[in-house]
Amino acid sequence: MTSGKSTMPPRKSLNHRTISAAVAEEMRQRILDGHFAAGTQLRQDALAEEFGVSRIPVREALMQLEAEGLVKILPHRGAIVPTLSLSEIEELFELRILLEPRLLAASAPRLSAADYHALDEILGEYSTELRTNHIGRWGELNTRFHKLLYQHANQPRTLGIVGHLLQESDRHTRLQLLLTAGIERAEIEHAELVRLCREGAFDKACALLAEHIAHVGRSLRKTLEERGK
Amino acid sequence: MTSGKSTMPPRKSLNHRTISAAVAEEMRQRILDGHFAAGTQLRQDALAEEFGVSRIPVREALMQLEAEGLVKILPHRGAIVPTLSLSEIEELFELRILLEPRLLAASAPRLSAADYHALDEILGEYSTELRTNHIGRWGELNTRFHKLLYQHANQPRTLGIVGHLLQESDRHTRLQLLLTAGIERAEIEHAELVRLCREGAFDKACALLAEHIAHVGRSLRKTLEERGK
DNA sequence: GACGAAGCTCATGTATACATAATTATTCCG
DNA sequence: CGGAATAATTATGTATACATGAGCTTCGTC
Repeated sequence: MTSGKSTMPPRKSLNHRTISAAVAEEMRQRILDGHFAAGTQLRQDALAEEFGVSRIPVREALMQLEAEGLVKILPHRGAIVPTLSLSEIEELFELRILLEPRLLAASAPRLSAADYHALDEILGEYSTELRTNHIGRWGELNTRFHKLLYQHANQPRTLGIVGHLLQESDRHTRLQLLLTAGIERAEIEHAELVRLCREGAFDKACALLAEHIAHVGRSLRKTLEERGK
Repeated sequence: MTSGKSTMPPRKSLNHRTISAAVAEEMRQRILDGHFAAGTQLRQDALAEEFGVSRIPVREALMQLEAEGLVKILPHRGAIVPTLSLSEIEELFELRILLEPRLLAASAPRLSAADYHALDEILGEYSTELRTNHIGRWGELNTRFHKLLYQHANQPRTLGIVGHLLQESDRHTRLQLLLTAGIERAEIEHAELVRLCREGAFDKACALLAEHIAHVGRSLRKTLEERGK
């Protein structure tokens, strides 16, 4: 009935019950931060030594991350942070456009005053980060923002899928944000999204959300195509 | 570019490269077969002894299955085959209705003669199994049938998600099939689906597919509601 | 007699050590 | 001198052994 436990990425600075989970969280953070860039090979031994644990929890963390799509494990050949092709990124955004407006439609009418307060807080942090040109936390904030909007949809499976899609798309959008004014537009659209929900204009909010995701996707695609040449 | 490797359930009787993968496959089979019914607790030690391996590959197999949604792991409390609530099952089918027709629309125009031959073969096995009242392989055949239809969609991420959804819905549909004539209707609709694709009536095929999934979902829901009383 | 706490038992979680497969380097042959 | 087969190296995969935490039984107290 509650939201998923196994795939709950944004929890941080919380002492986990297992070392595996703690290692998984740290590694996930690093991948989303860009500390572990796409294409990086992750060697179990090095990670184990760095974290001061054995290789077992590292292996389990890698498997967890593979389930989330953040790493790819080749049997007997180790794990790498996968590079997504253009078509795979497009698929990512198409899925988001398909799924997220549905979640919002189901969830938005149930958002409480406390939820809106939390959303405003995230928007605030958002602009603070923006001013300091410190985009390290952008992905985390973006994912939290979107998942907060959808939390009352009562569709845990979809929410889990979307959570992973958000992680992945954030990871690939991060670079692009540095190069363009995309982050400012996203900020404006996020605020507008909250406003529409508050006013009860749920249909318009869903439409804006779809357009918002589509725009980020197009923008990212264009950037990647430029760099690919 | 190719279909996913890490989450490729239907492969069987193939000597895997790792024991973990082999154990995962065997356990997946048993869960889908109903050998491990919903609610069953899976103890690592017992499984390890039964398979003649240590607990490490068993643990990794369990994590793999958790990523597929076939088991749920509670930290320090072991793994169980989860029981899905009515609303979760409904969500499952809604997602399938949303995603599968899109895959079919993208894939159907690219189906080759060899693909149709393979589809016919599955339909043949299908009716053979039906006559012998031997529904053990039904889930496997159903998943293979659907994934075969979608294989040329070039949407690996979606295909992976749908693969998991198919597994889950097969697992819960299996019991229901025994009690109703659902399996015969499914057989007819599957054959019709292939016919429409062959004739190039892709839109009609997609519409039928959506209706097919929706019907199975409604039927399953009705059965579960009856049993719940 | 019932409720609560402390100790026990067992399953899971983690570390260490060994086996195996893949990559790289080396050597031998053409 | 070049290529292919083979041996050495390295990282992953698995087994064994130990640590930890959860659930349960039992004992004590109210």
